[in-house]
Amino acid sequence: MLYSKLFGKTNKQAKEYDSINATLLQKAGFIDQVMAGVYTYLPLGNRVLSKIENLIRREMDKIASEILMPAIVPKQLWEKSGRLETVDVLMKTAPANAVSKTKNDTEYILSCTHEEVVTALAEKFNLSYKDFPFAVYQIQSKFRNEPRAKSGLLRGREFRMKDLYSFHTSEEDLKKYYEVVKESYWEVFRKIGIADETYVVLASGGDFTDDYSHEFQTTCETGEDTLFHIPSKSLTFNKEVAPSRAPILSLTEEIFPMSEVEGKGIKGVEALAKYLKIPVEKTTKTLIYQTDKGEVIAAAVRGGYEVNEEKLKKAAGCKKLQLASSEIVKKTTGAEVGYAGLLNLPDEVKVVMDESLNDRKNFEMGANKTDFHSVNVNFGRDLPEPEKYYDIKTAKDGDLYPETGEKYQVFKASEVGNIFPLNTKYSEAFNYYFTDEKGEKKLVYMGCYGIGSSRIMGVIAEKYNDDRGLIWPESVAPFKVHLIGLDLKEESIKKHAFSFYDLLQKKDIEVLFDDREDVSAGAKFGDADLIGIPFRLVISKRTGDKIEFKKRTEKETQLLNSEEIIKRFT
RNA sequence: CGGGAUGUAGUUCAUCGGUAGAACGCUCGGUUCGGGACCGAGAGGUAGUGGGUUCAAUUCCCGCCAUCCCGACCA
Repeated sequence: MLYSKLFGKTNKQAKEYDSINATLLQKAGFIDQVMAGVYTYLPLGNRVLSKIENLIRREMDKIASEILMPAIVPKQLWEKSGRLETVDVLMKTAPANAVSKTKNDTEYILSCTHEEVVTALAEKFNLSYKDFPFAVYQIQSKFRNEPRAKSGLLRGREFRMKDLYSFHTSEEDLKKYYEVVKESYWEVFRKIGIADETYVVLASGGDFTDDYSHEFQTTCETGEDTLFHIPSKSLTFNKEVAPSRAPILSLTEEIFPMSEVEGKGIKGVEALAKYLKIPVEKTTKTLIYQTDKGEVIAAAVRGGYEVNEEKLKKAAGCKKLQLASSEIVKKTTGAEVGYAGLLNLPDEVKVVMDESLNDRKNFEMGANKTDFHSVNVNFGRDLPEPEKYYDIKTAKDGDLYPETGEKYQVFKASEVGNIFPLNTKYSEAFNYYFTDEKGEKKLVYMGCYGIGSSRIMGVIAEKYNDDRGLIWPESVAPFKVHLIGLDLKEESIKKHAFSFYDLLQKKDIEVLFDDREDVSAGAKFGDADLIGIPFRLVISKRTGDKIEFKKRTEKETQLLNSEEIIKRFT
């Protein structure tokens, strides 16, 4: 490719964004923003995206068949699964022109994932046990109405994804294939070059499953997920599900008499701790919840922690819960919201205490009296020890893994892939049965598996760069070499450069040739560094009949002849 | 969805109650040519949008839209 013919240009004064990928990919001319979270992939960006997707495709073809489903689909499919109601990022088309004579104002769903379509599809063809197992995948643009698109390609409203769906006659077979996909994903990440910094992470199954799901997370400062890692067990949890034990506090102090302190209008543990002149760890956060069963729950965690509602649901044995209304809080505690504690609660209130409350003395707690806090509360004397402590807090940096007592390693990451056992969720919704050997009808087991190809492009940009620009791994670089021609107004040099360019192409070495004649050397070098192609070659009057060779990651250059160069790339 | 900010040339920004200016980019001419050169000339704007205040609004006020940032959310 001749640089002079390449659509798109570098723009070194383009805006700086919060994320490196948004800034550099736009400065270097890989993408162009059309609206928040929606981008055009320019030739350079499109080539990277294609490379990533082709690497994915090559691995997926070993375990599934590629298909292409539509992006717009009828609402009925989503009504059938019930997700029309539950997926709040779902986008739909709306009639743009209501006065058209041939108006068709039916609304369609802009797909964010394809469980519905693929289940309905499979049901048309594969109904005999002999057809199973099978799997199909596609690589396609997806739509999600993110409340807040951000960080360039890391969180878009239209993005690229590979999604794979598998179908099985039993849960065991699904589990077997699940492991096959896991290994296949590892191979993809190895090929792309991010496997070393990628973790399989236990995460919430969300709507899809009550079990953990598995996410593939690549370490990345700009990433939105926080991982809790235990090296000795090779275990990694997403923050949303990480089991946690709070670090132990010192217990050497003597016990003081309990009293009530007025703290009018003081909200939040930070302000309270400051007001009472006690460490935050000595405060107690008590939240009043109501459950789907009509129960009222008082959930308490050590100050500085947040209540994790998923964990609380499990501890309380309920499917749904929400923060209680201010009326219920008042009825339950006798105080306005903000002064709840565990002292003197009505008997019918179910108390769930986090283990972080355990090893404390002389702690604070809401007094269940508007504007008042109890201080120097102690278990045994003022408050009975619970039969059981739970883990209902969101883990934070410094916490321990309860099973081994080890301190978690905590780091940020971005989710590049995920796999869910769907089991029979969708086959039930769609009445998708197969007939087994005995002629009996049974529900199909399904799994779904995604890789975010455009997000991977963003993550790579985020991880591989320096103060001069991008540094693409060879596997996904838009071109393998960046050939720079200087002094091209001199006929002999121009000839040399073009014939070497032809030779590279003949040898199938992907080359971007900066053939611009009216651009200074410095500008060309700057562009090459910004674009980040792994190898730079220079032909100029200074190189004579040889060619200068330099890696993007290194400073040193070498003068080589064309055979030596070709050898390096074949 | 809550909080904050912004919207002016292709881009990044400046300016101002009396209808706009720089830098970069672009075009032409010339000099340069190994780390983002220089000189000269030139093209390019209904100031996001709708309303209000005013003799006069790009400027002040309000609504809407859009973008960015923080937070909530994230099947």
